[in-house]
Amino acid sequence: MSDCETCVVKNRAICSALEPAELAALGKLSRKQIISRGQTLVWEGDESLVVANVIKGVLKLAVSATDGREQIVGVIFPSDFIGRPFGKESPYGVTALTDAEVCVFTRTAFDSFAREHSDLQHKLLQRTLDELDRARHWMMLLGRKTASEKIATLLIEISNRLGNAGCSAIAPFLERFEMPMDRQQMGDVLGLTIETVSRQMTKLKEADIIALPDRRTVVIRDRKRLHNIAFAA
Amino acid sequence: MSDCETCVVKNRAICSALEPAELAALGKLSRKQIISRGQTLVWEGDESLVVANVIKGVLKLAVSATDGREQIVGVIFPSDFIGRPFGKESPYGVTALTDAEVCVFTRTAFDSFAREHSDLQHKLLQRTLDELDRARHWMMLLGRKTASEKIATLLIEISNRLGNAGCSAIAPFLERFEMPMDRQQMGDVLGLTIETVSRQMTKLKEADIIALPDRRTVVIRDRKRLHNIAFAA
DNA sequence: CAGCTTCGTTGATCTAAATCAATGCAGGCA
DNA sequence: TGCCTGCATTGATTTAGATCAACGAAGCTG
Repeated sequence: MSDCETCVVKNRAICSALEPAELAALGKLSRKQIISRGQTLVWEGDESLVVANVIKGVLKLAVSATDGREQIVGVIFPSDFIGRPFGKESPYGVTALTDAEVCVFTRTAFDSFAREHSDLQHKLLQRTLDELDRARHWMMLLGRKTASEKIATLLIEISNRLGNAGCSAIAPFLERFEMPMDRQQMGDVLGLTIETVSRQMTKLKEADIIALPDRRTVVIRDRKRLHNIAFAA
Repeated sequence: MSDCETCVVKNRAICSALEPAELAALGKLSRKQIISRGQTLVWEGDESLVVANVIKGVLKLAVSATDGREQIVGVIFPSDFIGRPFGKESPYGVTALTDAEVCVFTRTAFDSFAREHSDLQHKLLQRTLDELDRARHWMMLLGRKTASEKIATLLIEISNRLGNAGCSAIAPFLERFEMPMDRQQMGDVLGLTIETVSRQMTKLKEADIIALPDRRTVVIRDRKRLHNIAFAA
């Protein structure tokens, strides 16, 4: 079981819907789990046995074809919820992009708890609706945007999500951050190859829109121009 | 208000979660609305004023860029739910692909009803989770599939959805159906141009995998081969 | 039924991004 | 200190699909 009182995401995760007594009850059903970069928590197509809240780290949701082509269909940050509650198999794999820490429930235990706590279910519905909106806007990116628009959009999105994840109302986004994924994974999110990702990144660097102090860190030097590229404004 | 008792989708729409008395109460909040092909029910970015159940017809959810590029992010069939409950603006436009009939609620009225009826909310959650899975698999298509895989997948998907929509447990899918969209709209679903859609369709026709008796109707003559193309098996 | 208009097909050409192929470069390890 | 090993970058070439441009066929309308 987990100690929910001291949990760093308790105010942002779906748990925030619960009263202290309920929270304690839910906490008894959970256990903390450490996952290291590259490790996969759930395999695509497997029976959906667990759901979880992310406490720390970044994870990917991925779908792959028989021939190995992969598409990352979601990137999961702290306080986000993972898993497919209410039956069925997991329609995508979940694997850690960075070392991570999650708060895991067995799906069946979580399901019955959620059925009895309609505030929790409401929060879950809101989150799922938000995820659906995000997924659908990403469909626009995948279907209709050019490589440079895709890269610019990704950089803005990651900087925003990492900024908010820090919980600070102060920093809505970050001008300097660590990419939680390598070039191949960026390609898998954007529907591009590693070479195209690399070329677009150096193009942005040469235009002085971003700086790349090392392979993982990104500095946004001109957010406005980056935004214009991302949204063809 | 609508007469839910005689509604053709009452067993498949989210309303099926409700007891007769509750159903009657919900019915009082709704009104039937006829929409003709091409008419748009909700504009992208507008405040989310209504939600609805689809009774008849097919509608699209679309996101567009400032320069007119459009991506269809969802295709909605009878018994499906439309709209963004619980606040915010509508993140995509909803417009009819065929003449349609919907059962409309003002969003605020629906929201408060749903908050008091946790079975309804549960059903809505299940549906939203299913939609999210569908959207994410479509992301795989948009990001990683070739034009011929895309077309084959679309034909299978539409034939399945139209088959189930007919409510008949008899026909899981249809071997002959009317495409509820034109070539441009097929392109907008798949992230392709109209010309590429057309060429891929004639390629499938020439390989005797499908027949095209007229511009709207499709006959699947070799589902197995079509499936192999769609899923690179 | 002639003349629009809308939609789909087909062909020629172009180009963005994929693919193929080195090369560079930092960190770990002997 | 020098050699792997795993990424990332860069360059050359190819190609799937876009773009540009007719053309054809079906449905309306006066």
